[in-house]
Parts: sequence; C-alpha cells; structure tokens
Amino acid sequence: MDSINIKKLAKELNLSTSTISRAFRGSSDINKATKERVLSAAYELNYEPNHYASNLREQKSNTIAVIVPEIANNFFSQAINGIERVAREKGYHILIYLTYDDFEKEISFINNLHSGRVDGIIMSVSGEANNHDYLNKLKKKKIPLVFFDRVYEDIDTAKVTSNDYESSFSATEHLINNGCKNIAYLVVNKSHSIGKMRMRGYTDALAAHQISYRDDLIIDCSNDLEQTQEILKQVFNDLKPDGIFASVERLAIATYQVCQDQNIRIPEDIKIISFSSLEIAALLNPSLSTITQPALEMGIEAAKLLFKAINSGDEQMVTDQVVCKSQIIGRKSSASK
Amino acid sequence: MDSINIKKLAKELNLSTSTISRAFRGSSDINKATKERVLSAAYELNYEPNHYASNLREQKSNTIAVIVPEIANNFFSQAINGIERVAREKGYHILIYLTYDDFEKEISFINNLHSGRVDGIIMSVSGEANNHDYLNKLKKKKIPLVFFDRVYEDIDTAKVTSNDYESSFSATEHLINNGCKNIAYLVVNKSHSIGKMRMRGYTDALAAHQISYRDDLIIDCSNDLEQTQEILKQVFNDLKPDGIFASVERLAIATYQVCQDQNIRIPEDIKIISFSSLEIAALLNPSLSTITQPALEMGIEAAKLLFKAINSGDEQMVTDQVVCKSQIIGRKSSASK
DNA sequence: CTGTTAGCGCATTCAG
DNA sequence: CTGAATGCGCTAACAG
Repeated sequence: MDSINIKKLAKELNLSTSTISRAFRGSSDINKATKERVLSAAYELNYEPNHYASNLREQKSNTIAVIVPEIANNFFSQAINGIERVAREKGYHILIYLTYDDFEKEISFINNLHSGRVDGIIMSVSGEANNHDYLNKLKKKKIPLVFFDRVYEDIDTAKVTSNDYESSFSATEHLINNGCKNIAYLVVNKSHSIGKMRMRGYTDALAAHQISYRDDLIIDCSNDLEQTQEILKQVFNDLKPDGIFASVERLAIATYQVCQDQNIRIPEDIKIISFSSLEIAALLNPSLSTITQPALEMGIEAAKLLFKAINSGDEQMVTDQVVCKSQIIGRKSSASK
Repeated sequence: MDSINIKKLAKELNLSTSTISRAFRGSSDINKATKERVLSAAYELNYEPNHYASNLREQKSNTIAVIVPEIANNFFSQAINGIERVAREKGYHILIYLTYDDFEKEISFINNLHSGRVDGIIMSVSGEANNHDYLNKLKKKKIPLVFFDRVYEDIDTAKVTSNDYESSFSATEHLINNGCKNIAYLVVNKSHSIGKMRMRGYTDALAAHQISYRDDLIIDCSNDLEQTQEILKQVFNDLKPDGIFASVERLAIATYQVCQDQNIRIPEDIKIISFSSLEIAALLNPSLSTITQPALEMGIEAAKLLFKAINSGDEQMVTDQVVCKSQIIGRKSSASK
C-alpha cells in the first residue's frame, strides 16, 4: 500500500525500473541529471533498494558470519571488534552466532549458512574431537571459511592463531625461574586444539628444566564457575601446587577467588600466570601476570583473510596460516619473594 | 552448474517445487512419506532453501539488528548475550552494528536497515542532542525499534532501562555516609540520557544531605583512556576530591590507574563507587564498590519486547517501558576508615 | 495430498 | 543514454 519499491518510484518519475537500478548501482550508463533526479526522489520517498531482492539477483549477500563460543569474554569481544572494523570498511554486514561450546549448535549454524546467506564465515571452533564433514560442504558451495584462535587441524582452510606453544613454554619457564616446582596446568577442555598446544608448551618447559611431569597436576576444570572453584579447592588442599598456569582467563579468576576464600597468598604461597585479554590485569589484587593474545589484531587478520578469499573468486582457495605473537607480562602474581 | 536449488531437487525427485517447499516449511499438507523422501534427498544433495529467496517472497527476514556503541565492553557484551538467547530461541538471526558513539554511523546504519533487511531493531543510542527524524522513517516502514540502556526520550517506542536515578542517588548517599564531602562526578558525555539521569541522582543526593553542588566537580572525561587519565590527574591535584562517583566503568578504571600512578590511596585518600558490569570487581585492588546493572536481563527484556512488537503485527505499536533494578554492592573502595 | 501458476523486488541482457 | 523483458529461488493461492 504505502510501501515504496522500485516500480513505484519508476512510475513516479516516468522512468523504467532499470534506470532506477542504474542510478543506485553507480553504473556508468546513465545521464548524470537523471541519476540525481532519481536519487533525490528516492530520498524524498524514502526508497532504499531491497537487499534481499538484490542479493537474490546477484547471488551475493555482502554479509559474513562470525561464529564464536561466547561473546561475554574479553578475547572474543575484542576479536569481533577487529573483524567489524574490517568488514564495515568493505560495506559488509555481520551476523553473530554463539555456540556456548556446544558442538551441535556449531553444526546447526553451519548447516544453516550453506544456503547463500553469507559470503563467508569466520569461526572459532567448539568440537575438536568430532567429525568435521559438515564443513566440507561449505567448500562445495564455495563459501570461504577462516578459523581463528581455536581451529580444526584436519580442515584445510585459512587460519589465524597465536604462538601458543612458544608463549606457554615461556610462561611455564617464567614460573620455574621464579621458584615454582609443582606447577598445575588448568584447562577447560583438553581436547581443544588450543588446550593441547598450550599444554605441550607446559610439558616441554618442565622437561627442559628437569621437572618431571605429573598427570595429577593437569586439572580439567569446568565452564561453570562454581564447579571449577570446587575442583580448585580440592586441588589446592590435596596437591598444594606452588604454581598455576591457567590456560584461559576464566580459570585465573576462579583461582583468585578460591585463594581469597581459602587465605592462600598470591604469590607467596602460590604463583600464577594466565592467558588473558583482561585490560585491567594490572589492577587486580595482586596484579596478574598474563600472556596476552593480540585479540583485536587476530580479528583483523581473520577478516582480511576472509575478504581475500571472497575476492579471489573461485579460482584458488585461500589457506594462509597467520600466527600472531602473544605478549608475556610478568606482574606481582608470579613474582619471586 | 553444480549448485543445487529447489527446481533441480524437484526434477530429481519427480515432484513439483511446491512439494519440496512444503516439506521444508513443516506444512501439514504433505504426505509423511514424501516429506521424508524430500528431506533425505535434500540432505544427500546438500540442499538448503535459500534464505534470500524466501525472505523476498515472504517479506520477512527472521533477522534482527542490534546497534550498540561498542562490543568490547562488559555491559554491552552481556546484554548481547541476553538478546542472543531470546533471538536464537525464536530462530532469529542477529546482525551487529557498532557505532563507536558516532552519531553519523548510527544514522547510516538505520538508513540502511529501512529496506526490509531486518524485522526489528534493538539499539543503545549515541546521539542524544540531535534530530532523530531518521528514526521516524522506521515507523512508516513498520520496523519495530526497542531502545535499551541509552534511549532517546523524544522517540516514542519500547524502552528497557535501569533505575539509574535511584541507584545514583543511593550510591552518592553511600559515599556521603562513609564520610565523603567533595564528591566528583565522572561522566563521558553529559548530554546522554544516561549521564543526565545519573547526574540528577548525584545532585539530588548532595542536596538531600545539605552538601552544596559544585560545578567544578562535574568532570567531563573522554572515551580515550589517556586523555581521561590526564584530566583526572589534574582534577585530583587541583580539587582534591575525597569521593568519586564514576558514571561508567571505564572511568573507574582510569581512576584506579591514576591513583596507582600518583600514590593516592583508595579508600583512605579517596573513595570510589562506579557503575560497572565487571564480574571481577571483587578482585581488584582494592575491591571496587559497584552499581551493577542487570545487563543480561536487560538484553533479554529488550529482545522480548522486540518480539512482542514483531508478532503484534501492525495492529498496535509496542511502547512498553521496562525498568530493571541495579544492585549496589559496597566493597573496600568506598569503605570508611 | 500434489501440481500449476504467478510474482516477491531487483539487475541485467538486449534493443533501440 | 534509456526501456522492455527475463529470471534469481522460493512460496502461496488455487485447482484438482
């Protein structure tokens, strides 16, 4: 009734729909005067080309999907920030999907995106120990995929990671150098590529310093804060570790809380270092030593790779592997004496 | 060539396209056996209905837009979490737009969304002191709009806010009761509805306690951390306030940093309370007293209102006003003695 | 229960 | 430089 579309606008101006279309598409084949007439009339009448119609026609959505485990998380929200920056510059829209580490959700999101809804996907994965065939379908549909941070190693596609092995090695070494002998490694899900990689850095650093690896010091925590606290309480009482290497920020926080609760002093009784994107690590009590991934930069890199793939057409698959360097910042939580 | 669509699938199965469509739409008018035949063939051939085509046909996108100033921010990322939860349940997709507090961007995003790209919009606004006509166009296009946290009071639409006036009043009173006499109010943009409302709570609390209002204690900070730190350094030196009421989290953090740098003791020399969604406020040094908005809940409420509007059809505009209660938690940063 | 038909709004041939 | 005609992939009457 009162909704405007290309036809009505054309009728209004005594032009054809193709001319309207040309005016909007910045086509060269149009008189400058008519173009302006069209655009100003469009503005008056509040007309905007319908995205879905043009997407359908052009087989291109100008939209990308970002799939992450969670968004209320410093690392991911900063990474999304980076992705957004690049995407917006290119005039792309961003769909957000949260898996909450649920592999089934990941599959369902991906399956939903086959249908041409997006021109590309950036994902931090959730189901390491599973069959990843559903991802191969994307290739068939020529929808580019870029992994960041958490990746599937068996899928051959572009990846942006950080130098997790090296920084884990150094972080562990840092604890050892500061006097720790019984270092617990806290992890949420051992099967994640990230968790494995970081753990390897940990174990290799132990070996390099002639400290024997103890299986009981690998602590499998939970995504649930309270459960994790229970687990840690147990560990601190039973095993009395003198060092903690937290493979994700959330576990460092749980450690702080448990220590506060149990009157365990950091760093006197126990030293801690953690992967973390917390901007205020320095303001914690005590200030937290961190391994900080360049989250924003990783987002930017991932987006750049995705657009490279999108723009490369179908000619060649983009499978670049970008590794960003994390920064280790020693603070009070791991200080000796 | 190798791309599948409804027609090819139909031909493959010796059915008509409408039958295929019915199989996918869960229509009742279809034989169970054929439905299964269709679905399994679709699975084999990797067919998924094209969203853009069906959106075009149905004039419905199953997509909502979320426009926020930033995402690397605890409040907004938690709110988005809430929105996502509701939207996903309804099978909706979420487009994210970040304004970085740039009013021009806000306008441009909104103008871009007129074209039927989304069924509704949830927004936390950025341009209080401006003309908001561009939003009225949405009404004409029957695209529902829900504000949350930061709202335009001159736009008549659904809104989700928190009880900012009351909690600001109480927070200020809390500082006064703990001995503060010169309380500075830190704000980023005085013209924002939020900033104004919170400031009113502050001034009224002063008045209620016979403390005279001082214009120089209203500190207009910046979104840029370093600038803010400079401003605060100046203020702390010149005015020597004994209390700080930070209207947003970022300003409390800047305060901590400046105090650390300048050897100003919290809470001995200066007490501080802040609006904050930081989950680890208790772990800061010293633990930070906070006014915590129920970010997740606000997101959920906003999404619920939006879907109420979307489902109400054009019959009646939804203009519900939901006010969520914030929680004031006194910690060491504002303790007396 | 299934097929036929028409058209959602737009972009692009192809003529002129 | 502009217009007429066609179809992107799908859904929803309407028949049967």
